[in-house]
Amino acid sequence: MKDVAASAGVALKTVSRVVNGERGVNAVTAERVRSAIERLGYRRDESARGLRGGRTSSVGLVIEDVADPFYSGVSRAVEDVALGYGSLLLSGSSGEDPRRERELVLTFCSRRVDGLIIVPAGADHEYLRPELDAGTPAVFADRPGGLDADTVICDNAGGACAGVTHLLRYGHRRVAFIGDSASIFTAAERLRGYRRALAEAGLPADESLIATGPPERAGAALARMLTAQAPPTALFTGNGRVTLAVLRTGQRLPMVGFDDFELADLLVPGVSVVAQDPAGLGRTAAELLFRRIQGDPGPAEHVELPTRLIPRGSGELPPP
Amino acid sequence: MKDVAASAGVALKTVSRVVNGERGVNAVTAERVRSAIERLGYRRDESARGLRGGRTSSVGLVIEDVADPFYSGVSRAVEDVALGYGSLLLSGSSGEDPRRERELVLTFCSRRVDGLIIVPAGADHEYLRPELDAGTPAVFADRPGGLDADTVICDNAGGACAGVTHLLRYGHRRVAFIGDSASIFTAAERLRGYRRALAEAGLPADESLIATGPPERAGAALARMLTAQAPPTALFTGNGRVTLAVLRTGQRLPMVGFDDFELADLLVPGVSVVAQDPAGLGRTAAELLFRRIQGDPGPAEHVELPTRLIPRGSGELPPP
DNA sequence: CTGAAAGCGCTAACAC
DNA sequence: GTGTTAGCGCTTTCAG
Repeated sequence: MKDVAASAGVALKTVSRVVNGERGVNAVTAERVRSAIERLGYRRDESARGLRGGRTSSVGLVIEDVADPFYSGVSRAVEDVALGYGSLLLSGSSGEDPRRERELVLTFCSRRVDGLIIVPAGADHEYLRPELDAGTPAVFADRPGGLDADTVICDNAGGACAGVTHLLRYGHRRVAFIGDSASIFTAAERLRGYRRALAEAGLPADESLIATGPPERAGAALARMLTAQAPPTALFTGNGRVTLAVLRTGQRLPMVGFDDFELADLLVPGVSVVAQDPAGLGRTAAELLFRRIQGDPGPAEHVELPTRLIPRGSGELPPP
Repeated sequence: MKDVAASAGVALKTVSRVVNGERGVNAVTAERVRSAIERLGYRRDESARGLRGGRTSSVGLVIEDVADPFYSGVSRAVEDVALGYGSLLLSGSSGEDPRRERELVLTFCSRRVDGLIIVPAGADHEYLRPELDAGTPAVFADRPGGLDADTVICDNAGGACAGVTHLLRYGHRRVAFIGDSASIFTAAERLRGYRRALAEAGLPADESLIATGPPERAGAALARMLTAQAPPTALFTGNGRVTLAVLRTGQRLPMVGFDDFELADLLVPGVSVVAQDPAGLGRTAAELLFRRIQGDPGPAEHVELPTRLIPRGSGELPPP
């Protein structure tokens, strides 16, 4: 910038004015500055600007894994919203590891992001207190965090309840539930929805038909249930990875899965699902964040997004 | 930092030393500083540090779309490598728009990233010249850029050739090619591979069996070919989105697709593919970039990654 | 072992 | 319309 000023024969401030499109610069002078900028390949340093101005025009996003289609959908939506607000997105994958989540968030904070969107891997977010107090807003997405901040989650229990009720409507009385580890918020909520559906139908919950744990073990859990003396006639799976694991066993039980996935419609039969809206989740969280960044005070908001049941065949089969 | 120094009764430099783990600080003093840091919730400002130090410990990645599984795989791999080098990843989606690509790259440059990985949407990268000359290394990934910089691409032609040859081996003589718009580098390369396979087998290339264009039109193209007087007996699809579009038509022609995809093994028959390795692409590009960042001079490197044919049933069917 | 001063690139607040 | 000065938070340099 100094070089540009020297080359154009003006003061630094004038270059600054031209770069920022401020008015009050003689057209001829401005042109001289612009040509110097062009000639020298000058580009404004955003970090220096942020240092002075207080705003970095960037937001941080912590998800579980970019390579997971659900989160990459979230990511894309956040990116689009950020773009609209002239902000850059820093993002990172926690891999469901609370330590890594914390590390990422703190890294973003060191970068002085204007705000944070976090899909919590851990339950404790006290480490965020200083930043929140310092005025950096944070939004928890997909799961609630350990702090009373803005939160956007899906109607996990309601969605699961609707999915299971759908199966019951076709005459099933023994519906199994295979879900992710119960320590994960969404998994626990979905299990709660399953129990509610049974209760509403006046059916007892048979614990031998409930399995929770890492998706890789879902296939084995299903096999165990099917060889027991009173096997299930239908299945509800608690997330996309569990659904895939079950499908890979080759067992084709009447079923509804939580989470939609590419090609669900091309399998035979098509896989009925309770679909979430990853883009909607990301967009909602991002819009909320930018409202906060722009100074919206008010108490923490808690948004719950609806799910949608998509019948494709596998969930519309009666018991044998 | 000033506050910490005041609170601990030391000078700024001492705080700086403690924060950076520099040796030569009295243990007692250091402890006093650390407790002040804790008490005040102090966190070093990375942008200020970068301003002074010259390095920002961040790299930029421009892909086409994070929500595309291929690119999210690339993204994840780059993120992991960056993490290993203590660097943060800034990433953005160009949506195949050269203007947007340029804008993203320039934004990253204003952020003074230490290096760039770019999946080129456009063909002209002269706008990068100033940065390259200023010493910011760039690596082109998946497609060559308009500049002689480091490049990591897949063996598109070789992979397509292998896939088509595979079909020919089962007795097909009329193999169709449906691919993405020929203006896209990878699409053109794969078409070249298709032609090479036919040539090597001594077969003429029937232009009525070749269709290129946006994936949404792939289904219609196939329908047209199949109702013509001399329809193809097998099909080679030029990328994952085309493969999906074709599968959705319900037509089940013997086929091999470029790009692997989730559930390809669960369709009936399983879809044979020529698989690329997105993680390998990202990892290779990132490793190369960090070598450059660490000062490796030497001429631009051009790496070509192999593809892998995965037979699953659809490509091992003879003509009717 | 510790500290004071200068300056990274930029802009806000005032001159002129 | 244009220029000067100070300072954002940090590290580097040099002096105690």
